[in-house]
Amino acid sequence: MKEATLKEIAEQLGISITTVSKALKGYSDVSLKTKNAVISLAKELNYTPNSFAVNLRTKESKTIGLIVPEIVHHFFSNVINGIVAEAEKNGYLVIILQSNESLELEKKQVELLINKRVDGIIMSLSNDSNDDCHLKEIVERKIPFVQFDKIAKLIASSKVIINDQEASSNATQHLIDAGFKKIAYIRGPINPQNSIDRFIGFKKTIQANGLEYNPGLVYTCEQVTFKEGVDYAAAIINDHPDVDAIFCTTDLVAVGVLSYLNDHQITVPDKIGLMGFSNWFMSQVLTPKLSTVEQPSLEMGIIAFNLLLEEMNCHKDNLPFKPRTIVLKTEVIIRESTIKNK
Amino acid sequence: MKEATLKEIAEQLGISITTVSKALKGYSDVSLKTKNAVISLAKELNYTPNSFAVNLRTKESKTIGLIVPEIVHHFFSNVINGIVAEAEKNGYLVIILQSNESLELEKKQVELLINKRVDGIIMSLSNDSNDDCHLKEIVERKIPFVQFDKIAKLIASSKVIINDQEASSNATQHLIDAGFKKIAYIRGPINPQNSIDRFIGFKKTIQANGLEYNPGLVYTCEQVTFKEGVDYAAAIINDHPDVDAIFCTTDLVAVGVLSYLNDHQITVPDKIGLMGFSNWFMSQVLTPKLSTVEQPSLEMGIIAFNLLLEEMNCHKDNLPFKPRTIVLKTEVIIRESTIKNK
DNA sequence: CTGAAAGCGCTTACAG
DNA sequence: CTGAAAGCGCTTACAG
Repeated sequence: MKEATLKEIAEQLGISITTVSKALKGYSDVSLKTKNAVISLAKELNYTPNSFAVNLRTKESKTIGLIVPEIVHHFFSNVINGIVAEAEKNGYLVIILQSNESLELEKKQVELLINKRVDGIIMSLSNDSNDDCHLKEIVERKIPFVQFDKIAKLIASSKVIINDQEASSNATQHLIDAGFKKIAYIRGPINPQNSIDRFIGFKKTIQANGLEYNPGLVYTCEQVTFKEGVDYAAAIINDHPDVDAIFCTTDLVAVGVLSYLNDHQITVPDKIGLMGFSNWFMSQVLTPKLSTVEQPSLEMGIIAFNLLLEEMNCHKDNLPFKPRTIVLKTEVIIRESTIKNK
Repeated sequence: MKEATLKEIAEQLGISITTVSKALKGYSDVSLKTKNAVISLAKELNYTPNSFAVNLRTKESKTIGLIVPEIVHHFFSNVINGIVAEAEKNGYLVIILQSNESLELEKKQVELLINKRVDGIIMSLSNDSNDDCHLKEIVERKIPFVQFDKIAKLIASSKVIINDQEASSNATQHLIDAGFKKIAYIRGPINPQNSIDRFIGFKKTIQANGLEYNPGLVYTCEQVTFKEGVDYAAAIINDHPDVDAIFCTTDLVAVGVLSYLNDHQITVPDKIGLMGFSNWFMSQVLTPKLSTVEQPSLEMGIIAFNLLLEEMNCHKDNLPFKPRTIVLKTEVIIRESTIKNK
């Protein structure tokens, strides 16, 4: 079956391509008779406009690019879900790329998306990203651009984030209020802004409560994996037998810690309290159930797309657009792992 | 910054567009001198070919479409990961759509992808899909097409699946060998082929072992959610207090069951054995650890893309392509939830 | 080794 | 109300 074109319809109907195009696009200056004839033949021939030609003419592809560090990840997969659904509602398709937490891949992927001429880009930086010339290029090329979660502060784009410092501080305060005194912290990697902020929130709150801040109780993840949680739990138990709680930069790591503690009959929370961050689905089904911080993810995706949409619309009409930063609410979720039984 | 074009380069160098194009594409019939001049000016102007124009000329977009029922899903997110990574390696980008287990949405999305003129489509059907005219349309339009996991058997496309019947049978046999006698089964929805096959594997194996097959012990999920697991666990405990094991069509449901049993102090596996399917990440960190069936997901994505690639290459060269079905290996993973302590 | 020309399939400003 | 024409930016068969 050959693809129908405007030309074919025009020839069969003995009218011009122009008129066919107008009829199909609902222009008012076409007689009803012509219009109906065109529409019915188009349907019969199973006509669908050639999007390649439309893209070339209109200079837009109704496609956006999305780069995330990881796809198999409770938080990111929810954001993806939000973006993809919201985009579809608004007539946009989404190309997904995974940077695998590698700056090098991330840069290549930005190039790919620029070359693809997507109408806009949404991204969350890899843990590796300590350089932003690829982000600057997006901005310089005036491609609509939204960052979320792991962002480069200094890049002039819209952003959707949470207040990581405050969220982490609230969680730490909860631990202290629950009676924990010697709290170890497993932090995220050195680069990401949110990992830095969560650490600051922890440290400040420890100090604000008059507890001793001991850098030796801070462990730094490089990969932010389950396994690192397991390994650091072993290290903490070994190095600091008197630690009475562990706060992790994200649930996946906390789950690793819990797994180690459970396997070694170290009771949570009575011997050691445990706090995660991000409220991954599995947190609520562990034994004991994991206290954590709820971080909106689906919502973050929806908002990120809508910010991008605004900017794409301005871009199309050559209107100026002022990037905005939206900070979403978080909430400490108190479950069994931080409430002592005795 | 205006986008550079071939025309611009040609004008600045005082040569023809044709030659510029050839130089940039490494054709051999261009003098080295011209070639170098073109390449260096192209670099200087930050030239990247306009993909819209290239698409229109070459009639391919180096983009494929992927439709999955759910993105936030351990199995599917792993498949997505495999497809996206493998596609990128081979110079293809992936547009992702989520059918939300709705046939109606799925049909719309197939239309979207066809109109977008993607070079190929990979999909796993929604639970709702009991109609395949949209799939037939893909085949009729000769768009390269691969189905995975939840497939329409009768559609002539390549497929990547597991042997669900056998896998389910092996898991059931393990339960029986482990000493469980009255086994309830929480099955998947009516439509999906894999949900039917898993059920058949269960039923056949119960009968083959001389146990009584009792349809009253079979519960059918509609949504395949955590909550259904919780609710059916309650129903089973209430309706059949003598059930000594529960086998679930997928881990998420088993986790719901476990959550209910744990909350009600019903010991797993001593009072009730529990078996999942699919080996979601969290299965290994639950208490007790969940026995399940390992189902390759990343690998499934990689293979699905490569099948599609083969077909796309044949399609481009107008060669015939014969769809293939690839069946991947599964393995019963025995953990704590099916090994009695006494 | 180089280039003029056709054409991919559409949209739109303009003329009648 | 209709249509001829230009043009989006590229690729490629063909001529020289």
